Amino acid sequence: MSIVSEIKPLIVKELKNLYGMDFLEEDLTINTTKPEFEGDYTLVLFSFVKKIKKSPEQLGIEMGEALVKAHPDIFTAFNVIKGFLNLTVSDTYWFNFLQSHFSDSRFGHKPANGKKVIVEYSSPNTNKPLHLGHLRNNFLGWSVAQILKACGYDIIKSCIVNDRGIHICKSMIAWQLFANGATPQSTHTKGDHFVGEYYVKFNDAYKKQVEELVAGGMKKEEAEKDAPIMKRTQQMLFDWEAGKPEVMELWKKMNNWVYEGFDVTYKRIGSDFEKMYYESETYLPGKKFVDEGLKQGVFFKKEDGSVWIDLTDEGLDEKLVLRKDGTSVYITQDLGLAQQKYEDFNYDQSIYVIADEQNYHMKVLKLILQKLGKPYADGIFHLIYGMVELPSGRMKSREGTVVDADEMIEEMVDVARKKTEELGKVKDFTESELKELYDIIALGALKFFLLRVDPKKRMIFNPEESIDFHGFTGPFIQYTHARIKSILRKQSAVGSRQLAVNCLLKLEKSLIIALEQYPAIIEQAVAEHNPSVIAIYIFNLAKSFNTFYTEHSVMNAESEEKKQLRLQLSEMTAHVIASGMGLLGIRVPERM
RNA sequence: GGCCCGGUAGCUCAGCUGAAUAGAGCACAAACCUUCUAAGUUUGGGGUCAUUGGUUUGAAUCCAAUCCGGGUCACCA
Repeated sequence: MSIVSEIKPLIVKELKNLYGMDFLEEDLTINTTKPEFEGDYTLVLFSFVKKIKKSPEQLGIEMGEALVKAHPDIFTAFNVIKGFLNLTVSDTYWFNFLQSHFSDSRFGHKPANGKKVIVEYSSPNTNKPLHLGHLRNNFLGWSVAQILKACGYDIIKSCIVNDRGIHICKSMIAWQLFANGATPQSTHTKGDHFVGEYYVKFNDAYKKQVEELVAGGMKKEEAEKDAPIMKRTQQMLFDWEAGKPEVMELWKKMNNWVYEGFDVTYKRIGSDFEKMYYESETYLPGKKFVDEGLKQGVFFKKEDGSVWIDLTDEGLDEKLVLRKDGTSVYITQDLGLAQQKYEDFNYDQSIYVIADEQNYHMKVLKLILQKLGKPYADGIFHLIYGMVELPSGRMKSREGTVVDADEMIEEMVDVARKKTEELGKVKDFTESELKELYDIIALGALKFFLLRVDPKKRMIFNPEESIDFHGFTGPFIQYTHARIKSILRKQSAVGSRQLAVNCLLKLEKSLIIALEQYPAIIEQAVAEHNPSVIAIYIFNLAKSFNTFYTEHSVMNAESEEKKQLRLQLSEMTAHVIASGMGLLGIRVPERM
């Protein structure tokens, strides 16, 4: 139990004792005391003033005296400034806390709670390689899954691969037209990049044809439909749906190239999935919903045979769920997939990591399932994240103006190597140890960069400014961890006996206070589905340790007792850093 | 146009379930390595919290309106 949740009932009880009034724990505002004031935690008094009819000062003094008297094991002192009651928590309390947790590498984790959550993330298209936006999605999804796991949830990570459709056919047509039988092997190109090149080639050719038609006097809209390459693509989609063997063969061949490429990238960034869904297998079953919805009267059929749902009561529009030709649309597929997932896993909650451009779509999806009375509908949660943009605007695969994921990672590895070589601290590392270290640092920097901001906010990435290794960054925290490990290596075992140290120094105490908050931070991150909460916390913890580190020596402490205390502090800080970074999918090195 | 999201230091962002003088990082200026890793630490300048009004003992935070930016409202996915 955290100190704050331990203190709250005590305060409620004292308020009752002193004034005979009942307050709820939720009504209490308790913050860490600002550094410029004396104390550890602060109770804000204003909210009681009205009911109790005493001045904040008097109220604070009475409460302070009562709390210190009733709980001398927790509170040792207090002061009241304006409407704030600053409470000093006893050093003994902090010693006991440190004592019982410093060696626990799973501090802050919770036991299994029996709830099952499926987290869908990544969800790539098989016509182009992953870019920076996909990385944000992948890191977010993986991290949220990991954070939920730490809180005791049973997690299934899933991925829906958009492996069919007109966009896939575009790459296929372009390959037929321009490749002359070239393959990833023959061109020594990573499979996903290879296919992505043809997607760009398609769009170049298409654009050119449209321009020519427009120059010949055709209207733009018409030209876009009439361009020969587009007509061929539509024919191919039709052939694909009919299962034409040579089209299916090409489709499989090119998708496999892409999967080979994706596998390499996923492995590199640490994305993994318990369950893969493929749109080519799930795009049809959604149609069952249409009959069901019609029978229930949730859907209605228009004269042309198309099927709709009326959401005007909810402030939305009418939404199409089945085309007049009987083929399914995007939302139909998603209805089918939601059902499929529930049948497969019987989940309590289903999280979708999808960019904010699909907010409306996800709202509609959930609403339809609710109207259909599906038991799993309320458990659907859209984890919204903002798009990653360039200073010049949105990234567009079609136009090739994207920051490629693989290239980005390679650049970060390069920077990591250069910086490491400049500093020359790991000259005794083997080649493979160095390679691993560069990977740890490069991906640490990249993941931290993308996870440290609130997922909901869109972010602008400037490729000209490479990601920093100083300040609020992954490497800064990794470095702090390596420093601590360097100290701990000098000591065979950290003693765990009760220490007779009589007082905590300011920097020691603020470190302990920070460590104590870790479990509450994880809870907050879960509640908000927000890894940036962890990133910010771990950064502040690392900063706090660094300040402590420069001010006080561990190995040459004033006394043996102090040395042991600081070793425990160091060990616990290392554990929390490693644990918190682990929740972000970031590894921490022993040395760097 | 309807709906949704955002606007905080030169830049990137915290703070947004109201609470003490609005915080970090980067950049800029300076100081600190015979002492546990200087990828570090310390100090400094830098703000009309988009604007206006309202609620409140108290507003960056809540409410309303306005301005600016983005998304979405497809028989695309």
